[in-house]
Amino acid sequence: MKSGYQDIEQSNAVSLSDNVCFALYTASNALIRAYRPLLEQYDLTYPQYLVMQSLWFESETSLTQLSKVTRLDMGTLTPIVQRLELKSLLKRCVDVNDERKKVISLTEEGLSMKQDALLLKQKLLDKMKMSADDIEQLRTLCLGMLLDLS
Amino acid sequence: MKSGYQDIEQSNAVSLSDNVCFALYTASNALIRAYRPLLEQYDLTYPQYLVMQSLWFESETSLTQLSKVTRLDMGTLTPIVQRLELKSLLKRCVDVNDERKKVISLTEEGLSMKQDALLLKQKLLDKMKMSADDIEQLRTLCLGMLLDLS
DNA sequence: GCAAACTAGTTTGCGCGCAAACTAAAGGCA
DNA sequence: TGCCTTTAGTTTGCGCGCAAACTAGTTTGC
Repeated sequence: MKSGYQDIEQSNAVSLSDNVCFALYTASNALIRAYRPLLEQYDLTYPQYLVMQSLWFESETSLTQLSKVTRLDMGTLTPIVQRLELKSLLKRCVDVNDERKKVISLTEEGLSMKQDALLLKQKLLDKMKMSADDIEQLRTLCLGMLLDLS
Repeated sequence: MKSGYQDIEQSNAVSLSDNVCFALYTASNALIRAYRPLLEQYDLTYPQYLVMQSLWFESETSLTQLSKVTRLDMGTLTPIVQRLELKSLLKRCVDVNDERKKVISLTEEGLSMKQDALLLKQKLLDKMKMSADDIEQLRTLCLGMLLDLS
């Protein structure tokens, strides 16, 4: 009787840690906090780093495409991309075929960070005791939940 | 050769989803977004709901204690608790033994939400196809990573 | 060919999340 | 007692995250 077990287990939580949502929320905050000092040398926040990674993978894109890839709202992305433009890491041009669109592309400076900055993830993982298998499983479960919720 | 495998796998990510951090960050955002419509009827945000849950588990506490339990910064908590006080869900009194401290406690109104609002989690989980085992494992792995990072 | 519907992106408003600076009470300790 | 350090909580500043309202191109349907 799986559902019976589920009821007992999940309605009698006695601490916040008994909730998946809290665990996920807190781990995510902690991970971004852990990234902060590493990203500081590149003067990037984690969401900005996400956008940069998207561009390192696909060097020319649109805001809408970026929104799909990063799963961030357009209203969230606009100011992030604007800040990256101010730092001269990318440029935004109007698309000649569709003047509503913006072509977002890396500058030389933005591209030059790629090699170094992509290693940050490994640097962070190296600090953790968690096994590679557990990390991989965590990643998979998160993506599964994401699929479930969207 | 685990570490060799690790190197190959983790430095050659070709999409954002290949990163644990992105998966965690995105799943957490999605989960909080999914909570939003459920919490709307109680006029609570997710972080506010976290504080309320803490108080339902432990009806009288201090800001410092709340910060430990929720793992949120004091600078984050102060305005959250202030907003909950404005909504008359809790009250803050100066501790008579230590005038730096505030005694934070539920009002009648705050307590009366407990039964209903604690069921929200189940309501959310019911909408997901993910198995109870997977959810439990996700929770455990998140707490493991949290421990690793703190 | 043109109004209506749609799409791409921006702006606004609000609530976090957190570092850093600050206020003020409490606890050592000479 | 007076001074120094520690602790509890608040404030400020900045960057998200996102809903909602808005602007301005583009496509559709008649």
